[in-house]
Amino acid sequence: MATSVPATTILDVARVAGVSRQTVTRALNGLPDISAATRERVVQVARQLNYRPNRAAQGLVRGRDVTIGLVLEDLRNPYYPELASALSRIASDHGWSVILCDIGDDEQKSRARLESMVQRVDALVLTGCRTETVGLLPHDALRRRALGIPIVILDGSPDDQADAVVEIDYQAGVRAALDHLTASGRRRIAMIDSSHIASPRRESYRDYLREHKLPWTSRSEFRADETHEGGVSAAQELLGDYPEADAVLVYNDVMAIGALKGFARAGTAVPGDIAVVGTDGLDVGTLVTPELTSLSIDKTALAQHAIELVDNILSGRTPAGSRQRRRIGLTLVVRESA
Amino acid sequence: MATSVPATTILDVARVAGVSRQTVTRALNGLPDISAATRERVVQVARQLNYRPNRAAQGLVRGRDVTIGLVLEDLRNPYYPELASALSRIASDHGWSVILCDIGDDEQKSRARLESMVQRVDALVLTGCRTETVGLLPHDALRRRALGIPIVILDGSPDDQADAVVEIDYQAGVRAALDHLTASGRRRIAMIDSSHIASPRRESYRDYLREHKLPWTSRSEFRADETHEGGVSAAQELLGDYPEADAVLVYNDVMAIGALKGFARAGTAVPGDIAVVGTDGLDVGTLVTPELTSLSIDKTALAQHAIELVDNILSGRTPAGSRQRRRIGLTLVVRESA
DNA sequence: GTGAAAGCGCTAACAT
DNA sequence: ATGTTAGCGCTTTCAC
Repeated sequence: MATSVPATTILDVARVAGVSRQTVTRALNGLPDISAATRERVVQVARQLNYRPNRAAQGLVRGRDVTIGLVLEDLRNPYYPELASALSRIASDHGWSVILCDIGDDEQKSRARLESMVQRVDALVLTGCRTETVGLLPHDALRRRALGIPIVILDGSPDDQADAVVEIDYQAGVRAALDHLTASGRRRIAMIDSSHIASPRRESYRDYLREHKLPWTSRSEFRADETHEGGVSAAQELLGDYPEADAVLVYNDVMAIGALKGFARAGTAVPGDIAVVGTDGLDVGTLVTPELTSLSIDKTALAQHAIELVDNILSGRTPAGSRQRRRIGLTLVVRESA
Repeated sequence: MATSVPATTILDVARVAGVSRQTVTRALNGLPDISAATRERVVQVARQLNYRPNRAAQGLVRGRDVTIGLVLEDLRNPYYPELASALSRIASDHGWSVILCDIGDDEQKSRARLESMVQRVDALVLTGCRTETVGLLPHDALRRRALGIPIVILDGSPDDQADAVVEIDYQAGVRAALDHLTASGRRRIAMIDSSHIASPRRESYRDYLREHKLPWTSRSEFRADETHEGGVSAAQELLGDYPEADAVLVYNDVMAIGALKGFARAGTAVPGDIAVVGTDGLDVGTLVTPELTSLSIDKTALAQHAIELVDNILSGRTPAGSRQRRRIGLTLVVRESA
């Protein structure tokens, strides 16, 4: 934030201490070629004046650094911290840093947050953001401005308006999950999907059931809020509408854990009465009882791709305007719930 | 990271496009007073040369901004995301940004990460970091350098080597938790503590038992790793060594959730056979069954304090060298486990 | 509509 | 041991 009163600069310190600006630099940065007495005096003055070095000026003279902005919906949703952790570590291995933008659900605040962040980063990584999020980005920074900062979308669709997109190949994953379920004798497999979007996961689920001639009715599918509570109530609904179900595939782990709770409340045994498979492969899946079997997304790989894609763009290795697209697969992590 | 090949600057663009640097600025920033044709040509050239504006230079001319570095042990531990989320939002309301530093457990990498981060922030907020973390901070940036960047420690002890510390008042919290347990008739109350440190929470626990003439033996206390697995095995131990226990207070929520799992595995009912109270008040406590009763830390308040403390220092409102100390209390959140 | 000049706050290189 | 000069890349005046 721009401070209204001009901040103390190195020249102020120099003036008050009665030395040159260079001497101040030497004193404050622990450089040699300065007497202990002078150093001490300068430090005192700096303290008194509450001098703080201006990072921009330092950065300008020291050379370029890269900062990427990670935009996500809500860090309290356990998917994001895993991703953020991976991204932050990998970025740091490249000597880059990551600024966090937890946009939250207040649209006005989201805009403001994005706007101020855009000023401070060299690239944007959006994850799990609803498509609208791109629309929230300040016009003048990304559209009016001829040269926008590069945008990478994680878990996006190939059509997304971004310089690069990492897609997640749910189809093969869903098949692996359903193979696992049928191999253990499950046949009446339900699905709890997001009520927000019609996920490709559901298409794959239907295809699989059809191909394998497994029972499917309109009552096989449930849609709920992408939250823990959504999962709880979906499980209750499922128990009412499709009581014969012996397995259920869930849109994400948070909902799946909710479903676990819903079943537990109803006295339905998991995996005894019904098997549950989540999606995301979150660590929290190991905290609950039974531990959640899940289609796991490799967040480290996702983060790795994000960094590479950004690097390609910033370095110019990828010609501007070329829309990079990548995909990563899912791995079925079998724990206790299925 | 400093790029080896000097990056394209606005002057390069100007030269190639055959205009002045001013015209380039105008073209690229969508300013008026430029013909459409010129703008177009400049934009083309900029694209071709893969021009990226230098943020440091922009920042220098635009004025100061504040970036704070949030240092934490592992974002995948669910306590940190809640804190990070709060901090990031509040910082953003101040127009500040937050750089994440997930130090991890590799000491060498931790050092490197901290070192590069220190160069880019105006203040450091450390949370849940073991005391050693401060020692990991690069000497030349914080010690050798006469004027260190301000450090705020969250959930620290008043003796910590920091410019500001927010303490958490566990004592009153522990009392509230134990009051709750005794009020519901529990008398043989165990405690699972961290094996890493001797927490003040344990002191308070002992004091309470003594004052209230509740049974206490050396078998009442267990120490375990501050992880989920630590909680699981502590619960097993407890069942073996102190089978009469009818309640247990746990060092943190992650361990408490582990204990829940340990009890579930042993067929011990919670809260029927034994009540469980965690510490932290994490959201994940609501995901498990039974939902975890916990001594909750208000992370928003914590973050708010952090920002204020940093602001005090940076603005000079707080004289340099004055060690600011604050405390916040805990709230018992009663859910199902006790 | 375009260009030239000045300066943001700092450090590195070269004086003295 | 200290001071002087130059310049990092950009935007904001102001002149043409």
